[in-house]
Amino acid sequence: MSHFPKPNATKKAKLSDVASLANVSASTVSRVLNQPDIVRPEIRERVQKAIDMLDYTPDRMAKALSSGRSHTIGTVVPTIGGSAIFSDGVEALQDELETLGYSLIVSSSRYDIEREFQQIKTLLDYGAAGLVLVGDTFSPDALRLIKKQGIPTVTTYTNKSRHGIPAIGIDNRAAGRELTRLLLKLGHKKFGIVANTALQNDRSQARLDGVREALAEAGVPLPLKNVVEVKLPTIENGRRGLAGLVELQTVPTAIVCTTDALALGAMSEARRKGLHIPDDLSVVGFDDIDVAAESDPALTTVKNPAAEIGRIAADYLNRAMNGQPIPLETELPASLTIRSSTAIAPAR
Amino acid sequence: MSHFPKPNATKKAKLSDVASLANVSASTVSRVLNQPDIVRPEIRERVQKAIDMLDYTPDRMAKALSSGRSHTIGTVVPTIGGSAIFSDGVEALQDELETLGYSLIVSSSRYDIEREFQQIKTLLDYGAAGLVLVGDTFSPDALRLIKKQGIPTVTTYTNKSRHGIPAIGIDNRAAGRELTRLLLKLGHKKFGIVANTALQNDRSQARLDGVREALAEAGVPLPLKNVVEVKLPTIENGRRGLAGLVELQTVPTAIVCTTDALALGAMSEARRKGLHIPDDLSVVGFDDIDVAAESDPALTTVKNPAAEIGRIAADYLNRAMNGQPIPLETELPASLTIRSSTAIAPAR
DNA sequence: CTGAAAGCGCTTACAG
DNA sequence: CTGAAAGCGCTTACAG
Repeated sequence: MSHFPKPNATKKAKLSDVASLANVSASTVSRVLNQPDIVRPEIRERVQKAIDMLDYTPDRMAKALSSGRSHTIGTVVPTIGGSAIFSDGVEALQDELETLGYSLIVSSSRYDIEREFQQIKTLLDYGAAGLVLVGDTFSPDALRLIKKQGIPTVTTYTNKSRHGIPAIGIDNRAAGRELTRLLLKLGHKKFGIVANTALQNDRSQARLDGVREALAEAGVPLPLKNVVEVKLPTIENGRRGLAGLVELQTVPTAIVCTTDALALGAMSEARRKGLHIPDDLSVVGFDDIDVAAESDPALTTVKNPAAEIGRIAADYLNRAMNGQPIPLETELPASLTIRSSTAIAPAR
Repeated sequence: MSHFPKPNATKKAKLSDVASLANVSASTVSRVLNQPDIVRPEIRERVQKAIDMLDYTPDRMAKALSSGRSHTIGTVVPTIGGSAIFSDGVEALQDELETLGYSLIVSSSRYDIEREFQQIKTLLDYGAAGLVLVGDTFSPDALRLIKKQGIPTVTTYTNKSRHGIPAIGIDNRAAGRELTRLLLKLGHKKFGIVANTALQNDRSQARLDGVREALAEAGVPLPLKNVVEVKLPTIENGRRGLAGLVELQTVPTAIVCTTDALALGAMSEARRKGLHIPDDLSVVGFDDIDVAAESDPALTTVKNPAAEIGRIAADYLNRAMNGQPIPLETELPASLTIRSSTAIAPAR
């Protein structure tokens, strides 16, 4: 058994300790910390020495409280774990924020808008100086709160700004079109879709819309039954989705899944059912998570540049917090990544 | 272009606003917030009404500063993104902390001990009330800092407590032995290892030790050349590792990779080289990340219960912060998960 | 260029 | 059961 705090715990040195050791006022210590040029070199060095001796580091909390500006940023993503793309974005976001001098509080809403609102509220209570969200669909309460506090906020994985919140991401709809056109070009006419749109997921909805658009353009019908809507973009749901599609009267030859995880599940289930990919069935996903290239066959998908999105989000927030304007919509290229899970449609 | 703060931004209500609206002192408002039973029902309701009207939520920062106890926890993991197991642990950790009333600041050290130390320092400056780390190898500076501040700290993904820091995880060494014994039982005698131990990764080192132990037990030699050490546990390094092992004079029939990502890369590369898994080559990994079950063939591995680790870490921290003792070593079961990437060794 | 004083938004003994 | 006052560890006008 272990106990805290340890008996040998020492209290941290504080600014006033440095001040007395250096024989200066607190104000002066604060200055050498924040605007060293302003203080006489001689004194500056003396204070610096005291800082080093005491191993002093300022309490960011007190600093934030008194200065009115904190250096913590909050983010709410649908999920942090699993095989979703967001963890890559969070990693890049944290990384970039760290170099800019910010810390990141993360929370995952589990694709729940209400929960997202609660988490935003908590982040604000924690004094977050900026917010990084996902998508363009928010609870009215959340929007009101954000507007009310006027805290710098950006949203990610979408290029559409719906509420004045700057957006950074790919054009999901265009990506859906592109992937579909590829399949059409390969001769596919019977499509099946597995889409995690049941929980009003705006990114997947846009992707689905893009698919529909491209199909309509080409005059290829998409019966209602051929679209399986699921809640969460899990591998398991990909399995289930495919299982359903394969039992249709006319079995699709092309399966579009709105995330890679769904596609991996769909491929796995297809294999289990004795279907050969891509000869019997072409499968595509979205995002290009890092395992997408390693499945067998390797998955054809559209790359969602999560790391870049994370970095840009950090930079925009930093700029906004310095009073600089930032673009309302930043569209990143979504590169079509053709691998081995797609092929010419099988002869009927 | 977008600007912050919005012109219509309103300042948050504060405790004193509630106090004047309810015609009571600040102390009283504070009490209805923190120990409602102590205050007369009549007044309590009046204050509550004022709180609701103003939509007041206390500033956690000020609260932390004045009370001396914060509700933010910090974690440093080797990586948040990619196909590592940690994001699942972070998700569960955050989840559980949220229900306990804590927020989580995360940072990723990129498997760099020095960077980890800096991040711990930052977390402490941010007033973290507790720390969740990974592994049992820390920089001396980090250890000194943790001891000095006496802040509740737990470490994860290992069952060994090396510095008095409570550990929660599987017995990686035993897991390595178990996986190896499985392969030995299948008749394998020529082993190849891909281990991310180049960066003094204690978990993978323990796994490797376990492999060595089981082989020694069985009298099966493991030539130096048959162990490829890599830095990061990436899919790409798995590829490279396998490429090297396949060029040995006597090609191994069993490949042990110290993480699933490495194993996925190894399998992918083996396929590319025309080797059939598991007929020509058995491959195993560690962790059982969620895509491990979906690769073709599905990966034989050992489950690392990341979500449970995260939850327990949260609970232990919570207990420690309430002055309760917590176990120094908590070993979680690492269940062997046999799938299709392993088979009887091919006849020589 | 430096210091004394007030203040950030809370909590917490201490009186009453 | 309630309030006035001091304090948490900083920053920031304001004097000097």
